[in-house]
Amino acid sequence: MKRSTRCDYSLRAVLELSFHYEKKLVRVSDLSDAQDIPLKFLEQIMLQLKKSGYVRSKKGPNGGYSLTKAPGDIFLGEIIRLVDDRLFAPVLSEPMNRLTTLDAARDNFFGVWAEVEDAMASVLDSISLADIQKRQAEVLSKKKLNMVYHI
Amino acid sequence: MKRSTRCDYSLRAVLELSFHYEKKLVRVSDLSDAQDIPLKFLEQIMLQLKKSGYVRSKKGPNGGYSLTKAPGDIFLGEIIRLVDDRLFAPVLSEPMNRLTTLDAARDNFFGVWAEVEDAMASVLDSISLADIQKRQAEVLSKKKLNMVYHI
DNA sequence: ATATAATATACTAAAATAGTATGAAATATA
DNA sequence: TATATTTCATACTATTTTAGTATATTATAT
Repeated sequence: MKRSTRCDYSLRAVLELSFHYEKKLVRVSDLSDAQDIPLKFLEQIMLQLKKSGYVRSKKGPNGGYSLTKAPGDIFLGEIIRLVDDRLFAPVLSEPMNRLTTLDAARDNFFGVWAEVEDAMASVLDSISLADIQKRQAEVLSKKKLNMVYHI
Repeated sequence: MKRSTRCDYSLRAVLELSFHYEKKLVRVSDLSDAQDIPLKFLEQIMLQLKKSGYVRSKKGPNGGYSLTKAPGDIFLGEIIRLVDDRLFAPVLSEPMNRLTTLDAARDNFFGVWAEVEDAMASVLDSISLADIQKRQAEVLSKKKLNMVYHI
């Protein structure tokens, strides 16, 4: 059970955008540089983010992307579901239809997977981009502290 | 984030073995039939399970596999970690060495992934094979009830 | 007009995963 | 002791998924 690089890239791109929230638009090439993400791959991701309304865009010179919501209102779970479809999916993505519910009896682990997904959701749906920013700030201040001790 | 079929197969194989705990050995071919798992694929999985001590085996006629521990003492998380390495791994599996911890500051999401893995662990390390058996029994009894109502 | 930057789509490459094939080693039983 | 049965070991192939690239179009600021 691995997360995809696409998932990592998406989150990092959106986080990078959040650093520039309420400022001017950010070019894909800048996001790509800042977060070390292959440009053309990121372009595709940005289109997907736009299609589902997380970012807006402007073409041409001084164009770029920006978030449509405040960093405090975008949660990691949303982005991951957008990009990866589910937080925790079965191998061949069975839609949650009647047939699979009937088959659930045969699948002895059916309920377990749901519990796992819920557990993941309880983490990922409670952490916003703003929270990540805060955490990052804390890590950095701790680092400074360490440096003082090490002088 | 998908679970692998190998993970599903492993759990189902071990569960099937748990149904025969304290009885005679079970052949791989029987496990394969009962759980509808490709035989040669399952053989490989069984070897891995043996190597790490979850099952014992006997070759030749009347040979087969059996669990080394009681179903109540084998938890899903153990099996999954064995088969998939981690409950929730990064894309390119970085070992948890000093370098990655230093890089953690750069990776703004580092802590998040750890939290997610913990959340998954709290589910998967608390459910044993015996628990799955119990759940299964409950599902079946509910089904019977439904059938009565439907007459 | 021109340069810039997003949009769209199709393609290729690489990696991971799933599954198969072949044969050797051990052992029960006749 | 011969035979059938079963695990053990390893190497291989095929499939699918994921990652990444290429090319060309559309919109817009200057």
